[in-house]
Amino acid sequence: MARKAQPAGGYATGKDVAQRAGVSTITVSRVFNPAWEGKIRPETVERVRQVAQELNYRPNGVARSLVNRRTNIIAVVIGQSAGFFYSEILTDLVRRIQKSGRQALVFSLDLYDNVARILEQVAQHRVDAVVVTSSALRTDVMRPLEDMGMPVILFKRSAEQTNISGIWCDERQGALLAADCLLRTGCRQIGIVAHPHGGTGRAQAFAEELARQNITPVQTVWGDYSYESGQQAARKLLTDHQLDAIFCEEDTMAMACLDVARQEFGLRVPDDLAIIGFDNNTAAALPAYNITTVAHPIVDMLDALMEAIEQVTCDPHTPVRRQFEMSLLERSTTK
Amino acid sequence: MARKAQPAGGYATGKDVAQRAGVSTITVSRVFNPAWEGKIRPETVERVRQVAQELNYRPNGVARSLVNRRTNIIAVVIGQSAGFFYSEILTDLVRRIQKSGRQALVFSLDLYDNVARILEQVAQHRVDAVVVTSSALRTDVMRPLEDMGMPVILFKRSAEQTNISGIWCDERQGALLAADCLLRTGCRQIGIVAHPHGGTGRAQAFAEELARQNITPVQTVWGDYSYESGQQAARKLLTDHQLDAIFCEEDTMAMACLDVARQEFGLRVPDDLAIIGFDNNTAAALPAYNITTVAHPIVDMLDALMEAIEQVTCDPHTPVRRQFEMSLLERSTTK
DNA sequence: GTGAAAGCGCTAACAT
DNA sequence: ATGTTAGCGCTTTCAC
Repeated sequence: MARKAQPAGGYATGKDVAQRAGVSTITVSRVFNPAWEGKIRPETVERVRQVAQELNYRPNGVARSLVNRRTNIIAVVIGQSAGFFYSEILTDLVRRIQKSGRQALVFSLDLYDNVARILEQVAQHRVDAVVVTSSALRTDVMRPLEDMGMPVILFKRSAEQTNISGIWCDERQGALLAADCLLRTGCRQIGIVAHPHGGTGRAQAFAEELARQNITPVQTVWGDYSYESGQQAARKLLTDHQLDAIFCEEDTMAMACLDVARQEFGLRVPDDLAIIGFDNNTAAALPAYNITTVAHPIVDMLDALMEAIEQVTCDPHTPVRRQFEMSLLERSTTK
Repeated sequence: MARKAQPAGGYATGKDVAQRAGVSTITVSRVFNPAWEGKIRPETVERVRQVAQELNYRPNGVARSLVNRRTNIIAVVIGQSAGFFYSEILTDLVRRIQKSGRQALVFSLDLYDNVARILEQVAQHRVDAVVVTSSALRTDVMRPLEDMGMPVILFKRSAEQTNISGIWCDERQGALLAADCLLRTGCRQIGIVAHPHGGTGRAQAFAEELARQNITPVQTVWGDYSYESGQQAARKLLTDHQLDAIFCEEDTMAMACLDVARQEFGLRVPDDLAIIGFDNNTAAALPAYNITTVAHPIVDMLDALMEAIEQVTCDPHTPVRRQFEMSLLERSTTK
C-alpha cells in the first residue's frame, strides 16, 4: 500500500494531491467541498479522489476552520457534581451535536479555582457556541466569553437572573409538586436535604409551599449531591427526629436516604417514611430504588437546546431563552 | 466597557491589538506565548495586555494549531452500549485530558452505519491522538486513521489481535476469577448471560474454566448490555431451570438479574442464587445492588492511558501496549 | 528587545 | 470547468 507517500512527519496536503493529479489546489479543494458537487468534470473528480486515496489525504479541518471562521465545534461544560445525571445527559448531548454535523469539545469542571483557566481555553478555541450545564458555576464567570461575543447557552440550570441564552426548568414549580404530593398523602413531619449553595432554590420553594399550608419542615441538613453526603444527611435526620417524609434536592441523595432508612433504621418505605428526589437520574429509576422524583422534560429540553445552538450560531447576539415545566414521577417511595 | 471594539462579526485579532498598542503583531504573539516569558520589556507586555483586555482579545487557537501542527485535542470515541460504565469513564477521562493541558473532542457511536463518517470527521480534525473505548468497533474500521499516521489508542478493549497502541485487561483471567468464586462456593447449576458478538470472550473463558472442572453451564442466553435485555435473560434462565448461579458479561445485566430473581421469582441472593457481573459499574456498587463483580484497575489504566497519550503524541509510530490484570470484588451477591 | 517577510493549508473572489 | 491571487491569524526564521 501507499502508506508512506506523505511528506515526513505530517499529513498529505491539498498541494501534494494537486501536483500528483496535475490540477490546481483549488480544484482539490472543490472536489472535497459538497457545495461544488456536480460542478466539476467527473473525470477530474475521479482522478483527484484516486490520488487523494493513494496519499491518504483528508482536508485539514483546522485550515478550513481558519478560513471559514467556523469550527463546527460546540463546547460542552459540565459540572463537578456530575453524579449519574450529567454523565447521561452528556452522552445524549454529544450524539445530538454529532447528528447536527458538529462536534463536541467537552470540559469538565472539578474544582473552582481552574474554572477561569478552562474557560480561557474554551475562548481560544473559537468554538461556535458554549453549552454550560454546571449549576455550580456563577454566571459572572462566563462574562469573559460573553464579552468576546461567543454565544453561551445555559442548559438545565437557572438562567432567570440573566439575559444569556438558556434552556431551563421552573424548579420552584417542580418543588411545589413535591410538596403537594407529600402533604396530600398525609406527611407532616418532613425533613429536607439541600445543597448549601446549590442556587437552585428547590428546597426553599419546597419549604415555602409547606409554610403556605402551615407546616414547618422539621429540619434541613446539607448535602453536596454525592451519595455519601446523602447517607450522612439521612443518618442525621433519622436519628434526631421521627420523620414521615424526606425531600431531597437531588436523586442520588434520595437513593442514599432510601438505603439508610431501610438498612440502618429498618424503616419501610413509603409506609413509615416517604422520600422524594429531584432530577430523574437513570439510577433512581432502577427497580431496587424506584424513587419518586421531580423530572425535567429532558427530550424536549434537548430539542430546544439544539434549536438554540442552530439559532445562536447564525445570530450570536440574540439570546434564545426557554423555560419548561417539571413533572412529578410518582414511583414507589411515596404513598 | 469596550465591548464593541472588535471588528464587526468576528473577534479581535493580534493585528488589532498590535496597531492599538503601537507594536508589531509578532510582539503581541510573544506576549501571549509562555516560551517568551521575561524576554520582552515589561512595559511592552503591560501595554499589550492592557489593549488586549480592552479588545477582549484571545489568541486564535485555530490559527495557532495550523502553524504549530498540533491541536492539543484528543479525540475520544465511546461506544453505543454505553450504559453506566462508559459514561463514568468518560468524565474521568475528560478531566485527565484537561489536566494534561489538552482538550477532549468526544464522539459517541450509536449505529454501525455512520462509523466511517464519524471517523472521517476525527481524521479531518487533526487531533493529536484518538482514544477508542468502543468494544463494538472492529479494529479494521480504524484502518483509515492508522493509514493516515494518526495515533490510535484502544482503551479498555482488547487489542490483543492487533499491533495498535492499547491499554486493556486480560479479560479471560477476569472470567477465571468469576468461575473460581462460584465453584468454590459450591455452585453447580450455572447460567450465563453473554453478548452475542461482544468479542470480549468473557463468557467463553468462563465456560472453559467450568469445563476444566467438569462442569457444563446449564444454559447461555443473550443480552446486549442493556438493563432490559438482562431482565429478559434472567426470566428465561430462571423459568427454564433451577439455577444456583448466574454469570453476566456485564454489570447492568447482573443488576437486572438480581431484580428479577428477587422480585419476580422470590429468590434470596446469594443463598438461593449467586450472581456475578463484570466491569464494576458505579451503579452496581450501590447498597441496594452491591453486585459481586470482576473489576478493571481503572485508575492504573487511566494513568497508563495518559502516559500512552504523552508518548504517542511525541512518537506516533511506536505503539504503546499494556495489559492489566483484573480483580474480583466479592460483594453481597455471592456467598 | 523588537520587527519584516514568509508560510502553515485552505477557500472566497475574481479571472479565464 | 478550472486557475490565480489574496488572505484567514498566527508563528518561525532571520534581521536589526
